[in-house]
Amino acid sequence: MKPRDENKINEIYKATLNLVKANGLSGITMQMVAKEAGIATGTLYIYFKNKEALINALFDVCTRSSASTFFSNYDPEQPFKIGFHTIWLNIVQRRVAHFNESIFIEQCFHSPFIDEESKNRLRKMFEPMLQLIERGKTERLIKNMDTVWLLAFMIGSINEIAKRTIYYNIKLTDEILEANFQLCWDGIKA
Amino acid sequence: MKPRDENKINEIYKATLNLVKANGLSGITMQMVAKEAGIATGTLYIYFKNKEALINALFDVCTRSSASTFFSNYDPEQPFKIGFHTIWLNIVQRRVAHFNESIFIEQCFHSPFIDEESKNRLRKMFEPMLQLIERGKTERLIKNMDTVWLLAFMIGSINEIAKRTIYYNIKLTDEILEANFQLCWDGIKA
DNA sequence: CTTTTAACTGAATAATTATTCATTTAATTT
DNA sequence: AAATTAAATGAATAATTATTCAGTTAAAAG
Repeated sequence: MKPRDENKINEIYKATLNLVKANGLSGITMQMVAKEAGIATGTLYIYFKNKEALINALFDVCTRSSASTFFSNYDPEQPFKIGFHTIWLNIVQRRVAHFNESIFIEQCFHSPFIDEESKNRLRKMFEPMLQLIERGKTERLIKNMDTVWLLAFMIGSINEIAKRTIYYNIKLTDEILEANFQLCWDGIKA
Repeated sequence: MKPRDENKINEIYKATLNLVKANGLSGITMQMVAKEAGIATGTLYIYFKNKEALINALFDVCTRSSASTFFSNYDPEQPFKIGFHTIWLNIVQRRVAHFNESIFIEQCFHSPFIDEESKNRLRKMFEPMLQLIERGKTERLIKNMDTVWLLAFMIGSINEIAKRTIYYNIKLTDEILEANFQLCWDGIKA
């Protein structure tokens, strides 16, 4: 028997992300995805039951892989600010390096394809971040505000940094990154 | 002759915004829009040439009306911080009160319906804000950073405040608003 | 090297959705 | 109050897009 070319799944994912970035979730068809991935439309259906399954699987892959990079190199033993900085930087860099993915996740959040459960799974992935913020409050290093706002503040500004970096085609130097981190830090610090 | 019911256009707009919030731009059909607006599908085509025209017209209306509220009560003669606070509050409140609209604009930004020119028009609407930021830098009240980042910081965090307010069904009290403003202000201040 | 089996193809079909149009309704004019 | 005209309707049609499937190809097993 002929085995599946498992790499093909990645090609399909890549194609979908590229097309969604360019045309939105509303602007893609299975034919476009197949063509962009360099395969026949029928082949798509060997790997995915239907369009909804493709979108859901990709959403799952995107959230898992991005969440895992968010906390790479993060050591909870380190001082609070070091940990916060590590995660902040990880998220910014992931959002910029995988901008397609960021837009895809954003669009999926308001789409009929993704169910509440998957959305909640995504929210859960920020768990370690929530704990870090609680710790920062306990250590009196950051403002004593409801965590939801501290997180919104951090994530919101990061999202917008990524968008502008890509839209205006800016090269993110260490200097720019540090200056942006400073904005966030000065905001949350006690 | 029978005159057009000009209010119908607003019904169509409202219906579209509600449906896009619930299902995304990819999840709406002209039949759904008509039904939600309480009219026949054919009637939609009396008011809009086609789907693309509807989306474009709505995008235009949304950007214009939201931009105008952003700068209401804003008096450039007032001290910098007052002006900044006014605009900050205007944007947050608009985003929350017209959450549909915010999601629609966000989704349109990555869709084949909206052309580059319309996107640029939207960017231009923040012009008064850019000027205010320049002024803040001149007066040495805020950090001397490229305006693109200061604006990203402000807008990004506002967007996320609005999303969480709606998703978690939070009542935005003056206290919460002020605490969130403080986060932003502490971030940008010199 | 033949057989087997599953991947792969892309045109054909099914399903969905945009758009039209013959007909009906209701405001205005005369 | 009859005539006129454009709005409104919604089923019918056109266009698009998802999905299938009969036929083809290529890897693995024997």
